[in-house]
Amino acid sequence: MRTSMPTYTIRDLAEEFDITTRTLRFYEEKGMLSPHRQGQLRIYNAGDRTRLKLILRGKRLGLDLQESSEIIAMYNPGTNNQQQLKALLAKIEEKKTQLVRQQEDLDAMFEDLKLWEKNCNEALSNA
Amino acid sequence: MRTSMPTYTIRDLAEEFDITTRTLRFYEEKGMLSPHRQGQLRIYNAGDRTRLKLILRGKRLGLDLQESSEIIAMYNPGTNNQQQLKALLAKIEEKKTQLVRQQEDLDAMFEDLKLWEKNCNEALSNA
DNA sequence: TTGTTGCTTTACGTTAACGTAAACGTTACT
DNA sequence: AGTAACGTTTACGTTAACGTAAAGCAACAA
Repeated sequence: MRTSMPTYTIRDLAEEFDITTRTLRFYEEKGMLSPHRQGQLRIYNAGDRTRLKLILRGKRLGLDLQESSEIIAMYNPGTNNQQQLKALLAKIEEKKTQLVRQQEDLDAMFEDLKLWEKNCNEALSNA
Repeated sequence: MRTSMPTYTIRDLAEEFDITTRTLRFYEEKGMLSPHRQGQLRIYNAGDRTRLKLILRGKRLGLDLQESSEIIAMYNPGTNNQQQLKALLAKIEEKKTQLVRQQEDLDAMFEDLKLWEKNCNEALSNA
């Protein structure tokens, strides 16, 4: 029974995630994606798509591609020696610290925005 | 009674916020800071310091300097005509949408990291 | 007086993350 | 056969956010 996993063309992914095909090829150049080839054409599978999602999520959080790569590496089962696991844990801690900071920044900015929204609306209704 | 507000040298701020003096001059070039001059030297006041904090907060959230400038502009009382207020409100909404997205991304990444931390620790304790 | 330290301006260099264009190969109509 | 739509590689261009080096002034220390 051939369970046929879904595949995607470069255009499929570009449109789904609203990026350009150039971007996808660029990520590949950087070794972050390695789609299968069918002749010359790139064929992306579910794993590629997931990796792309993680890259883009990282981007929205302000990570650079190198950092995203590190995070994504955590999703792979390859790591099983002590040294690497400990290094990984350290990285995780670092990221978490950074993310906590980001949470605080987000909260603060939200508060500010709400306040100014209120002020703007009041200024408008008094006109 | 001369209430003497605190002032800062370029080095004070650079050290406090762990950035370089070049960065501070760069922000000034971009019109984001306008420290008073005492002869040739830059003297920063509390307002300058606050603006810097906002810039850096924006950076941590992945905003570019232009976007940070817009946010910071909201903190100024200058805006009082209808057109501008409405434009401002639109921008605020846009930012809020973006920040909500960021919240979701943060939550997702936190979950992933917690999971992997657990996995790593288990892998280590079974060794 | 001769550093040393810290500020200044001016200006060219650098890196990341793509954009954009050229030149070319498939398949798919018509 | 022509051409349009999509893909490919190769390669140079671009922008943001600083880095870095050169050259100089000001004050204070030895």
